[in-house]
Amino acid sequence: MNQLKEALDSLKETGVRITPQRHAILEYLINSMSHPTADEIYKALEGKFPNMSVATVYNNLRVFREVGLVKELTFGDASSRFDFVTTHHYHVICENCGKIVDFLYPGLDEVEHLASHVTGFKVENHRMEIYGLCPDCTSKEVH
Amino acid sequence: MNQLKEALDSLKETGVRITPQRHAILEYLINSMSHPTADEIYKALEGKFPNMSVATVYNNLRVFREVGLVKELTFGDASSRFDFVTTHHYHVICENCGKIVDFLYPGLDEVEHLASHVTGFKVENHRMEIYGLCPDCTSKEVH
DNA sequence: TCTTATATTATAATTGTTATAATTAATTTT
DNA sequence: AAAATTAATTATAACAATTATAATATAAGA
Repeated sequence: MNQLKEALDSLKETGVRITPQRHAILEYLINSMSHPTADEIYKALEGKFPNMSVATVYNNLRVFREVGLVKELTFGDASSRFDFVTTHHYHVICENCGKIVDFLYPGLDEVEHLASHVTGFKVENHRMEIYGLCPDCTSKEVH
Repeated sequence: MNQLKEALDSLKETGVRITPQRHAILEYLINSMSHPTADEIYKALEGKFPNMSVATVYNNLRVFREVGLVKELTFGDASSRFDFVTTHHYHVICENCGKIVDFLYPGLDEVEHLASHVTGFKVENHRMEIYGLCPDCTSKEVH
């Protein structure tokens, strides 16, 4: 149940070197509940690594993505967000304040199957986002 | 059944001026089956409008989005794609060649309801993309 | 510890998109 | 229909996110 240790092990297995920066980025991703952007990670680790380059954050997020530890989320807005991969879940996003809430739901297997059948694709996975107003913004809503 | 005429009418209704550029962009979007990027539209209309600025394309795509005629799609890759709004459908995307195929499926209402119930959001809509390999790429696949 | 391959840094380049200001064109008012 | 008004277009610059480059530093294995 130690996610960080497991993640580091899986890096080792794939021959990816474990550097202090990588350790810190992974740790931050695991402890963060907020789907951070690359820049947020960069700023959050500024204190610990005053010399770290933003390229390092991007490079390592790409490495983690390739290894399957991290998922890159692109919503409508400017920059990508990154999510440490745990169990399968979807995202519910507030269109007003941008808050992102995880939403567990058994995978939509039947949709994948139908899509495969109709289009002839060999379907691998899917993503879904649900948009609306969060409770805070709903109550403040102007009519 | 004339989509272009209907679209132009709905622009008129909302007080949006119909310019030759807007006409051409809309026409291109309707006839294009390819979910083009802003730049693709720009290049496609270069012959007809040698002086058109790329800003015009972006501006008008935003206008069309605000009026509800067009949907902006952001996938993992660099630039947004734009889709003329017709009936509700999802997209099946080839991870190898990038091909995008429309996939009709009755909206996942029950997922929206459950998400709303669990998170307390006032849910408005959702999006879903299905990823895999298209038939062409499946047959060429290397093992 | 030495070696070698890889990671990091600092910086520049690139790309998609948006902002600005001047010009042009569409609509409204006279 | 002409003048006035409003909005759209253009050309350009600015911006922000991301990626490429080259030099330096560091992790892991011999």
